[in-house]
Amino acid sequence: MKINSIERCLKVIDTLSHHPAGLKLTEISGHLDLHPSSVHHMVSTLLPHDYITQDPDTKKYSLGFRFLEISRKILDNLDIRKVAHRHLEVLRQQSREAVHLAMLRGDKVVYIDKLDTPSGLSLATYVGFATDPHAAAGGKVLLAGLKDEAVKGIYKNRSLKGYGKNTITRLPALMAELDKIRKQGYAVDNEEYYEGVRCVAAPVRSGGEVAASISITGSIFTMTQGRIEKELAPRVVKAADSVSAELKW
Amino acid sequence: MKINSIERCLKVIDTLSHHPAGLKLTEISGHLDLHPSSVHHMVSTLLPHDYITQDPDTKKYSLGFRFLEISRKILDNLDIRKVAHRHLEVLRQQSREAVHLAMLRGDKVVYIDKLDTPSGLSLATYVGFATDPHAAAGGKVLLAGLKDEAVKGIYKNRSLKGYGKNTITRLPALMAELDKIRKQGYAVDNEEYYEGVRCVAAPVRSGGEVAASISITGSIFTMTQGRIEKELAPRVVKAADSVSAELKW
DNA sequence: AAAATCGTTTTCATATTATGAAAATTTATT
DNA sequence: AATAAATTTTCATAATATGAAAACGATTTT
Repeated sequence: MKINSIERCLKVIDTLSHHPAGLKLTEISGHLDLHPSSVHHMVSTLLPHDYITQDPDTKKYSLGFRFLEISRKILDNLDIRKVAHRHLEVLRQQSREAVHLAMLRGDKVVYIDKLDTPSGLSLATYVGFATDPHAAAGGKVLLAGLKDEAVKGIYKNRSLKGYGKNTITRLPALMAELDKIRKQGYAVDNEEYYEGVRCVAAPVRSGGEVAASISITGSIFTMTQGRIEKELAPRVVKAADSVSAELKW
Repeated sequence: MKINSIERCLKVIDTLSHHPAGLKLTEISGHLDLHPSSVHHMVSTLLPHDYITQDPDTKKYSLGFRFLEISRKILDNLDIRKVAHRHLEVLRQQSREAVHLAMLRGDKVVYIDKLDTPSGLSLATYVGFATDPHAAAGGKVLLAGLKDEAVKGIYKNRSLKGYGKNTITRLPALMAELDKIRKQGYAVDNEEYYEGVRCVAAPVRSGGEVAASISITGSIFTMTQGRIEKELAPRVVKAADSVSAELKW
């Protein structure tokens, strides 16, 4: 069943989209054969959300910048994988480790791109693999991009399942960890998901918001804490920043 | 009087905009505490108009291309943007810094064009980004184009939120700053929005009124106070004047 | 493979609320 | 300054959005 008031509202938006110079209230109502006050109810609903704007002098309404905001997000997410792939290749070459690109999908972290180590040693992850975000560096970076309340919302009816020996299983500890990640700009996973595996990840931003994460994953023997700090973290941050920079019109 | 069903609908769109990978029906209804069938009514109204799309396999809903269509129209019809773009390119080349074009929409400053530094270092701004005008050079220039009463009107029921360490947070100080800007013809932002970032902006006039602002933004290391005064301010003023001259009215 | 569970979609009675007439207010014109 | 026109608000009522429930479909479990 369609909702009539929404359909009428879309008609108003459509009409405005055909009149770049803007229309006055009565002009809109005239075009659509609607009562002026009905149109007024609609525009005053849309106005505060920036879907339309009103010229204070002429009183004319035209489409607002909310559309630009939304469109940019759509576009960014269309080519984020494309843009990132090249950077993942470089990162894999530099680090000689496996690299992943992940996004938050509902309350799971989903890997949307993966490159194995040049040596061919393979991890159990795959493109499309979805898991709990709190247990992996790539997921923690994505959680760190959310507001605290949003994170708490995700774990409201769910416990923090343990995967590896160091998995963060208490919510307060997770919140503290996310704060740390926000400050240092990257996340580390020290045998939190797989035993014997470490991981470092950084956020890809799109329009200020964290849209994806890039991570480097490898064994605790090649990925020492020192190497992560000095070499890999800066590299993964740089790669993520480069992708962020490319995601623009 | 606001229309409730439209507000709910906007909430659905907003939720989807924060979930680029898409959400299933129950995920949307869960997020918003709405009945699944209510959400279904809404999405089936939006679907045929391409405001949202549904992945046939996963059943997930995400935002549709109608937004891109509308945005394209909005941008195409901003001829101030067309005219300015070429000048922004020159300015970017000359300054080797990021440049922005901004306009006042309601009580926010909105960025309608952006060019990153030739080096690729990126800022968190984007086309469509909206923020408080008092905290950025581009915004202050726009406020300076208003009458004092209009500025006071904007901040009547709102405090001057602090963003960076030097953000102007008191109204009298802002009014004094705007007077200074009116006299010198350009505005400077010295770590008022982002820490470590300076910015210089000049007004684009159309029919005598300030219609937009052009700004140069960069780190405090490359944008020294001396360089801003001697080199960048004259450059940004010149670029803005050129655009003003080209805008037919 | 069958059963059961979970998610989606449709239907429909009813309570909600969007609607538009009219009044009040603001803005433009004479 | 007076008048006209358009915008905005208010409010009673008719219209319809809402959500419960049922039907349908898909996916998972036994």
